[in-house]
Order: sequence, then structure tokens, then C-alpha cells
Amino acid sequence: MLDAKLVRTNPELVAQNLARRGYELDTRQLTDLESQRKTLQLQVEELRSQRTLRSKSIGQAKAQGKDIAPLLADVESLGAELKTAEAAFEQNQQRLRELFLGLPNLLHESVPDGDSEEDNQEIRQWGQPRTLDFTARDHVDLGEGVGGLHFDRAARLTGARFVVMTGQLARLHRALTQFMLDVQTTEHGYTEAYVPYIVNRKTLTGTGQLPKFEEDLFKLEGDSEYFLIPTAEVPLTNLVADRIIEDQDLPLRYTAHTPCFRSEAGSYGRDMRGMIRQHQFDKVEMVQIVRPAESYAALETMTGHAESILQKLELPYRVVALCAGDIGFGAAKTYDIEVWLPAQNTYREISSCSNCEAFQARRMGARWRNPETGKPEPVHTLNGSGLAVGRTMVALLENGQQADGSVKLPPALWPYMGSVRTLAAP
RNA sequence: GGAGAGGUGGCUGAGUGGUCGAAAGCGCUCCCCUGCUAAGGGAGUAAGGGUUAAAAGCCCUUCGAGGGUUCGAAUCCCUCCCUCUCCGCCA
Repeated sequence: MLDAKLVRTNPELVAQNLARRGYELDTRQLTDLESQRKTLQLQVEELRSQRTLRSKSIGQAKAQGKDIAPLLADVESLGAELKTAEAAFEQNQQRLRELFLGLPNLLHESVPDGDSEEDNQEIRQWGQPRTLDFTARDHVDLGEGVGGLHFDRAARLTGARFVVMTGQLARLHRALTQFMLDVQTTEHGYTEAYVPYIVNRKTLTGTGQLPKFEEDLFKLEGDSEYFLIPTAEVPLTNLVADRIIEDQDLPLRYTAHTPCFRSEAGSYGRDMRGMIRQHQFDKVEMVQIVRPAESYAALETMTGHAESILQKLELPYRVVALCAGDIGFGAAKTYDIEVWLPAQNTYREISSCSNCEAFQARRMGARWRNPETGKPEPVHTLNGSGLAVGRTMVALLENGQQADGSVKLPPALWPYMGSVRTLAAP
């Protein structure tokens, strides 16, 4: 959510910034609602003030044994008047709330212009893609050869966009999550968390998935309004919802390994082959809660934390700054990390690190006590994948492949794989 | 699932339908006092919002959430959520 005061006092500036995303802010509607709000709020508060004043005088008169009948007659019409005013105000508030909850975050000035993926800006590359003296196989073929990747079985169990892993690939998947968690907790100072995979509407509104992106979520049947998490960002970030954090407790760094569930509505036909785009995938997530002045430095270090996983796994990648048109709803700035996939002969997203500034904090009511002002102020929140486990497996298989279809594993994983250093046909 | 108890400020914990945003204690901040420490004395200390260019001041809201009764609700009524204890069931 944007700062209401800023939007109110400077709608043109806000509109200009949002226009970079291709979002058109109806400033006319906004200022209309706002001036309405002002009138209605003043009216309601004045009526309430009157009511309190008179009620008190009734109390006093009663205590002194005076006749209260004339006083009662005096307030008679107040109640009805207040009720109508409150109803109008509440309606106005509702509309403003809906409008505000639908506004995306303001972009940081360093975000490059552009409408789509094409315009994202490459920041740096790491590692050299191998030149193969044979035709690269993709992870589906490699998984089949090495054994343990079963899309057909998953399709029968559930449907499209699911996978079953068995044997050494299931183990590799587990090894990867353990490895990632170990690095984030022991080397980068994150506190490991175990969190619910099912959350309520308020929580998803806090991080910005709701109300706008409900169709991307899996919703549970039942009396409670529950959703499967699309990312651990949701429970982890909401850990600080409705809290005031003391300065000395910042920054907070949380990590968690969770499955993520996404309906992938609107991506029919995209990445249908393989594990790239699934309804269920595992991810190790990083979340940071920081002082506002430190959030951009934190974005750089957090991106580095994601990169270090790829470096240890010896996977070539590049970092891109998302352009204005490609950046997510709640983010002010985002770096995507894209890993090299030989079979696709291109880089594909494997991590996304975002600074949401105060956008989520305002929605959640997450604040810190600024020692300079002594007042509670919204914190800044960041989140990043560290990393998406399924896509990391894809990258490991494809980048480690040998001419005979076996797959060499990087030394960083050896301790997690027992004695296995190469995945070969069983 | 059954029976009971309870949800009040950073924490503990009082609270009568009216002057209660709420006693008291702890914690915290500032000041005083003692050579230091320990102890003691005094003052202050919730959040959100509006009005304002901003502040001061003033006003509104908030005692788990939402409704209701009333001139007036932390206090009375209804519904829901959550926590605790006992019983049952259970990974």
C-alpha cells in the first residue's frame, strides 16, 4: 500500500511513477473520493463529538438528581443523523480502501524503463557456459536416462504440471534444500523458520497477493477461508505483521524451506515440458526486515546470498534488473537471477530478489521504533529466493551432463549425497 | 468432539453502564540524591486517523473480531475467532 498522505497531496507525482509500469492511475476519481472523504469524516467526527459531550452532560445531570428529560429530547435526532453520516463515510472508506489495495508499489528511480522482459537490464554475469561437443539434452531426457523423474505418474496422481521424483533424484532434491538452508543459516545469518503452508486472507493481503491476484492461488474448501502459500515470502514476511520492532532487533533475517503452490492461471501452454513451471515446487526463501535507510544495501547483499548458492553449485548465471513493465506488484526494485540452461541455450529465472520498501509493511502494520523520532514507522521488507529447488535441479542436470547421459554433481553437494558424485543410469 | 475458564497498554494485572484510554506493579526515558555500586525520591511513558504547509493545540477511533441494546458500553446481549485446563480421539 502506498502512503495515503503522499497519494493525497501529490497525486500527479504518483501517477507519473505508476505510469512507468503501464499502470494508469485515475487521479480524477482519486481526488473526488478524497475530497468526499474529508467532508464525510469531518461530519462524522463532529457528530460523534456532540454525542459524547451531551451524553456526559446527561450523566452529570443524573448524578445531581436533575431532570434529564429535556436533555434526552435534545439528543434524540443525533443518533439517526450520525448513523446516516457513518454509513456514507463507511462506503467512501470502502471504495478508497479497494482503490489503495489495488495500487502497485512506486518504482525506485534506478529501475530501468521498459514494457517487458526484453527490456530488462543485465547487471553482471558469472561463470562460463560449457561448450558441449555433443547435443545438449534437456532435464526431462536426462532425468529419464538417469532414472527417477516421472511426469506421467504425477499426471495420473493429480494432473498436469506435477512431478514425481524417486531414487537418486529425490535424494538430490532433498540434498539441495538442505544445502541451501545450511548456507543461508550458517554463512548469511538467516534464522531458519518452519511455517504454515496454509494461510488466511489477511496474511495474503499483507504481502500483496490479495485482493488482486486471487486467481493465482489455490484456495481450500471449507468453513475457513484458507489458501495454499504461493511462496514462503507470505508467512515469513507476515511474521512481523501488527508488531512494533525495537531498533536494536533490526535487521531480521528469516529463511524457510517450503513447498509453493501456484495455479499458473494465464500461463496455459507455457513451459509445459519438464519441471520449469509446476503447480507445486519447493523453494528456500530469504526474507529481511530492515530499517528503511538500509533496504537498498540489503537488496544487494541478499542478491549476493542467492548468487553464492549458484557459485557453490558452479552454475553459470547472470543478474538482471527488472524493467518498469516487468516488475512485480509489491516491489520497488527487483533483481532476477537467471541460470544458464544449455538445452534451452538461454538463461532462465531461478531467483527473484525484491525490495518492497514500506509497501508490505503498511499493509501488514509492521513498524519499528525510529530512535530519532521515537515514533513507530513502517519497516522495509525484502524477499528473495535462495533458491527455487526444482529449477536448480534442472540447471544441475543440464549443466552437469556428460556425453553418455550421466550427470556430474558439484563438490558442494557431495557431503549431502553420500558417496554419489555422478548420477548415472542405474 | 464434550465440559469449563479466559482474551484489557511493551509485560503482569484491576475495572462500578456515565467524568475510563483505562488503577496498581514491572519495564523504559528524563531529572534529583548518594564518592562508585546497591537502594531511594520526582516526572513522563499506547497505537491509528483527522484538522494544518508543518507543528502546537483540538477532535475522532481502538479494551480479541463483528453485530445489537442504550442518550452513553471495556462493562449488558448475540455470533465468530483465539488461548488455557480437564475428558475423548489422534500423527
